[in-house]
Amino acid sequence: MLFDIEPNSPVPIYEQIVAQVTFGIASGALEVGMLIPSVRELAPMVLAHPNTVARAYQELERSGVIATRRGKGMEVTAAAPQLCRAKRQEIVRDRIRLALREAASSQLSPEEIRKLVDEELSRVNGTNRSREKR
Amino acid sequence: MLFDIEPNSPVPIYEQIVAQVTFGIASGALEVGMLIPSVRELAPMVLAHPNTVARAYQELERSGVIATRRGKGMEVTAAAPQLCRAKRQEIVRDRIRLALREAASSQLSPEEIRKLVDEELSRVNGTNRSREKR
Amino acid sequence: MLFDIEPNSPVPIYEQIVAQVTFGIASGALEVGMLIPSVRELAPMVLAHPNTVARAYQELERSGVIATRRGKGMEVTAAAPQLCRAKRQEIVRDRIRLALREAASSQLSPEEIRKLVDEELSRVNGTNRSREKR
Amino acid sequence: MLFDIEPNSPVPIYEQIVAQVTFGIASGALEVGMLIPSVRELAPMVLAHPNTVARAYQELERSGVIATRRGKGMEVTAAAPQLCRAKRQEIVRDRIRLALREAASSQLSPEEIRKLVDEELSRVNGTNRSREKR
DNA sequence: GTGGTCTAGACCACG
DNA sequence: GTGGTCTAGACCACC
Repeated sequence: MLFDIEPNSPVPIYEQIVAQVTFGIASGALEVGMLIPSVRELAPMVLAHPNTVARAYQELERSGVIATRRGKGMEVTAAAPQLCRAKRQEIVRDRIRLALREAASSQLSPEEIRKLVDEELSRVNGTNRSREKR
Repeated sequence: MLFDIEPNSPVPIYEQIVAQVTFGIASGALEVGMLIPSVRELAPMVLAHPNTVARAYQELERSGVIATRRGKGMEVTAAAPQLCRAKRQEIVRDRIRLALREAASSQLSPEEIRKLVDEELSRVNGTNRSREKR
Repeated sequence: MLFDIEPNSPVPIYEQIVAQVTFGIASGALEVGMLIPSVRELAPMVLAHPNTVARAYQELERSGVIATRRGKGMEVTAAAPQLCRAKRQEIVRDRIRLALREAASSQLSPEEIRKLVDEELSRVNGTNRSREKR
Repeated sequence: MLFDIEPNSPVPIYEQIVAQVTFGIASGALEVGMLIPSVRELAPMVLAHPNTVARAYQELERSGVIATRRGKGMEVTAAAPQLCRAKRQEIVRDRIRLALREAASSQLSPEEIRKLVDEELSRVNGTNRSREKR
């Protein structure tokens, strides 16, 4: 399970962590009952402070997606996959919508926007493909 | 000239104002030599404090896009259109790229992402079209 | 009588005008009983707004250096030369003191400061000489 | 590291803070990688509001002299010493030049100006010496 | 009327 | 604890 964090995004890091865990559960990379990486394990992986990770986990726990197993760690709940699949769609769609609303407000023509979108879309797909090869 | 500000975006309001003015100059809605709305005029239009607007203007001045006419207001510089057209492309592209990178990291399939993008794209275009009809 | 105004100085323009008139009286360029340039005459000479000039004159009148001759203009008072010679010394000395205090706080060595001062001193003298030749 | 701020100067306090930090880096009092005083620490030291200090730091960050260490403070960048040594010279020279230009425009003779300068120069040097003795 | 500066204090994100 | 953002409102310089 990779965590793709964008430090220069205006989106707070703890929210990005929440999103990444949500994506992991939605995609099945993190399965029900599985222990997710501990705060101390994840912090260096995402180049963040342990407190920042802890805050993300706290939020995930509050929304019922993970639960504390005392002395063991945090575990993916049974209800998580369903919650996370819906949430994933919502997060991705919202972010895309905001970006496109801004693009529309820039007075670039629909054609230019479409061109930009296509360029970036093939770029991320390209990136994914090359990653899959490794 | 409309100012499209998203108060719930993680992007700071003053940066959104910077972007909107940049878009206005890039699109020609704000012309060289023209006085842009005063701090006190714009603040209620974007539902922000005059100081927040002033900070945005300060940043635009620093980048050479507008210049202070003492006692009169802020004027669009001759160099602004060129600077702003480049900057517009950069802002829009960056925002789209971030949204699509996140989408890619969500493990949604390229097809699903494309579908979401198309839905949102037609939605903003639709919004524009309906605006134009009014 | 020349008016040497520095628009990029942090010193307000109206204070610079006050200083320049003071200097003119101290040096004898503006004599007792002489009418000084009207607000409307001076404004374009110093590239300032008439109100700014008016404010400077108001301040000079308050300090007894010039007086209104109704229907004629502003006149240099009998008491002015003495007042202005003292004031000139004070203005010049204060400005030099502030600049040198800042230089001292920069941790440049006294030798370096002395060198900077000498360079600038010969520059302004050189400037004056070339002006005198015209 | 002392911060020498002149509240009655026409130079804005935040610019004076920028200058003082620049001087500190140029002189080596603030070293690369070192955390500079926090906004909340410096504010009472210079008798200014934390926001005024923050504005100065923001400007220093913009010019690449300091960088934010999230949650820790502001750090002197590797590029800073070179930038600041050049900037220091420029700041000091500009301020001296403006003071001497004004002196020249006062019609005081070069000899009188030189005398004033020497008096003030020995005064600040004297101040420094007496400080060093303490 | 304009923008520029400063003080003041709130809240947030992050460590 | 740190800096970043925002609101709020004062005063100033200039037009």
